[in-house]
Amino acid sequence: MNSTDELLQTTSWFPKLPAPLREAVSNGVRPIVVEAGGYVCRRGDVSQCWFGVIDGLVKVCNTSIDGRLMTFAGLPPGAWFGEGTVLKAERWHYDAIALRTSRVACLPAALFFRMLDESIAFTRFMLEHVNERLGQLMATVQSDRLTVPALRVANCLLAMFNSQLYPLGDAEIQLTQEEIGYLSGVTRQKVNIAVRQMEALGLLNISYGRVTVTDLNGLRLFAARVP
DNA sequence: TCATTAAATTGTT
DNA sequence: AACAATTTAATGA
Repeated sequence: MNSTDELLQTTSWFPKLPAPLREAVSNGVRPIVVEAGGYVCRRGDVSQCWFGVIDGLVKVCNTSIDGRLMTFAGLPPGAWFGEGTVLKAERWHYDAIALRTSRVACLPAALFFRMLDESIAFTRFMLEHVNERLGQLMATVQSDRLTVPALRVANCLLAMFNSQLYPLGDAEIQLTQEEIGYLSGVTRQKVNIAVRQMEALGLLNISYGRVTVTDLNGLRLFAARVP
């Protein structure tokens, strides 16, 4: 994907906006380029925009006092994020960092609120979007409390490919096994065993610093397996 | 472009 | 948690 317009066209809500608002959004969205390792937004910043990933991969994470990474979500192209912070006009609780050089569309908060006020289609999208997030959170809580490490890792990887939240996601994640560990609450050693087990099952390929899912449906079945 | 070195990541204990 | 092996990235000839 290479433009904000293209990104907007992939959404369910943009084509349904009233014409004047569509025009305003089209003109008001500004794309930014974030180099690999750069910040889309930082914890503590006042939220100004709702973000949509055009290209690349962005992770939402925190760095703890001792320097450890805690990743909450990976955001592939097509993902929109930050609505929670915009809605509450708060400061960011997390960092958003580009894992690869990425382009991100910034939609100013004023336009975001105007869409909520003026478009039922957008409001409905937002309701479904938040509902999907909640569903994913529930799946993660359940997975974390009930299942063995390998299934938690599988769930964590699946979360990256949620087609509802991230309609355009490809099958590659640039995350180290260490980061997957922090993301799924499993030690690096267990992650290592889990990903190699899944590779042996033909569900994914692992290479230096990245995981490529080759059988998404197979991974779903694997994650749903009763321990 | 290639070789050397440092840093990051992985595999193992 | 610690260690060794491997891979990548950076550096300079």
